This record gives sequence, C-alpha cells and structure tokens, in this order.
Amino acid sequence: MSKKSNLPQPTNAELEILQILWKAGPSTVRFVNEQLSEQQEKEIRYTTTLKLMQIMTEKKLLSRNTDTRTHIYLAEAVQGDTQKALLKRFVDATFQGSAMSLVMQALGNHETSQQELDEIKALIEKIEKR
Amino acid sequence: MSKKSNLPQPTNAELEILQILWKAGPSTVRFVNEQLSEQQEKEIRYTTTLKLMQIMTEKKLLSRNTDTRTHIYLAEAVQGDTQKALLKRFVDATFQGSAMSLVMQALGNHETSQQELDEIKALIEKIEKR
DNA sequence: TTGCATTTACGAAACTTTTCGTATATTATT
DNA sequence: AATAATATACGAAAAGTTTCGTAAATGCAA
Repeated sequence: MSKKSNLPQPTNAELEILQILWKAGPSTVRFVNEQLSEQQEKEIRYTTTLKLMQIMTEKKLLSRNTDTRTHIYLAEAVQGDTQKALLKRFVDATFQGSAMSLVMQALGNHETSQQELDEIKALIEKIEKR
Repeated sequence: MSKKSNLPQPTNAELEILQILWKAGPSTVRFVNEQLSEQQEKEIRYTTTLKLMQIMTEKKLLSRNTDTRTHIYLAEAVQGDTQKALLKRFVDATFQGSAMSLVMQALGNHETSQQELDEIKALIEKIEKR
C-alpha cells in the first residue's frame, strides 16, 4: 500500500525546481537558482527562486533543514507520483481522458529507437502476464 | 508536406473550447457556452465564453463567419498538431524530454485492455517495418 | 413602431503565478 | 570591532489567465 500523498499539483515553475531536486538531491537555494538560470539561459534573481521554494515548502512539496544558516531543501513530492498525477491531468485536458490516444500519438510522432520499442514490447508482455 | 502552422499554444480554458469545436464542428458561442457549462456542471456566463472565443480568434486559433448576426466559429488549430505540440511541451516539462518515460508511465499506470495492447503492438510492428 | 430578447464589443475586476526589491539577520573578512 | 558578503523573510509589483458587467447594435414579436 503506497501512502496517499495529497499534495497540491506543482505549477510549471515549481515543477522545474522539483526536477532539479529530484536529480541532484537535497540542495541549497543558491544551487537551484544557478541550475535554473543555466537552463533558461537567463539570469533569475536569487530571491525569486527563494520565494518559490518557500512557497513550495509551505505547500509541503518541499521540506527543509534549517539547522545551518544556509537551509537545505528536500523534495517531498515523489517524482513518480507527481508525474503520474500530472499525466492524468494532462491526458484529461488534451486527450479527453484517452491515455491510449496519447500513447499512440507519442509513439507515432516520436523518433523511436528499436531499443525503446523492445522495452515497450517487454512491458506489454509483462502486463499481459498479470 | 504539412503546413507549418505557427499558432500560439492554447491555454487550458482555450483548449476546452477547442475540444468542443473539434468534436462538434463550426458552432455558435451559445452552443459552446452550453457545452462548457454542462461539462463543468457550473454556469459559465455567456460573455465569458464570448470573450475567450474573441481572444482565440485574435490569436488565429479560431476563425469566424460574421455574415449573419450570430457568428459561427471554426477551429483553425488542427487537433492532431495541437495535441502534438502540447504533448511535446508537457513531456519536456514533466519527463524532461523523454517521451519513452511517459509512454512507460502511461502504460504502467493505466488499466490497459487487451485490445488496446494489441493496438499498440500493431503500431509498433508498423513502425518497425518502416 | 415600440419594446423585448439576444448578440457582439470591450474594459476591467478577480485570480493565479511569477518576479523582484527592501529590510533584517547571520556569518565571514579585514 | 567594523565592514562586506550572503542568507532569509516578506510584501507587493508584474504578468498571465479567466470571469464578468455594461453598453451598444441587431433582429424579432407584440
């Protein structure tokens, strides 16, 4: 049984921060801010990032260790769960709930390598077996 | 060669209107407004829908026939193209560009019927053949 | 033709999300 | 100890999206 985490869904800007924390693990505001600025190739003010991360902490998307002066932030939202929830919302809005339409669209449009196709085939087999 | 339509990506509210027009074909504001109100099971003011559709016309997402007093609106954004573009944006933001992660996620989490699985297998075969 | 209902036009309020500036506190440097 | 650098707190501006109210035009009905 997985814990039902009733976290609010992150906004776009919040999601970008989560991606960084998921990838890098617990980090400081400064680090996250640098990563963000790099990605958008445009300087983002330090306090902008700070504010966002404070809001996210309020929303429980993040937690932080305040023992040291420089706080260390940690993603509380789980990557898989979050992606799943966002995917559902997106599919509902864009493909009117038909996950299959989306998969077909993704497979059809995307340059899919043989290896990736094999992975999917393997997954399908696994699903069929259960 | 498909015409490269450089339309802005629709917002959520705009997407809902597009869905209705894609499904029903050219329609009046009143019809769209009724459909919307039904979907959200909450009355949406007529002028709200009107305003949105006017904005969308400005953005070229829609066009309209103004010969009669009651204008008839038509979706200019093509469903497939729009879904494709939105999908790309979503995959970039949520799965960091990995369409495969998304497909795996969608297949894994979704209750997928045998028939749907067969469809996917058929599609994969088609892709492998080309 | 007079008035009633419906439509469009349009500005602006209401909300949400994002960005930033300033004040204040803490730590490091000279 | 004084100064500089860096951190957090916080309010509010800025920007984007959605909703609505009012006015003016148009067509229909009494």
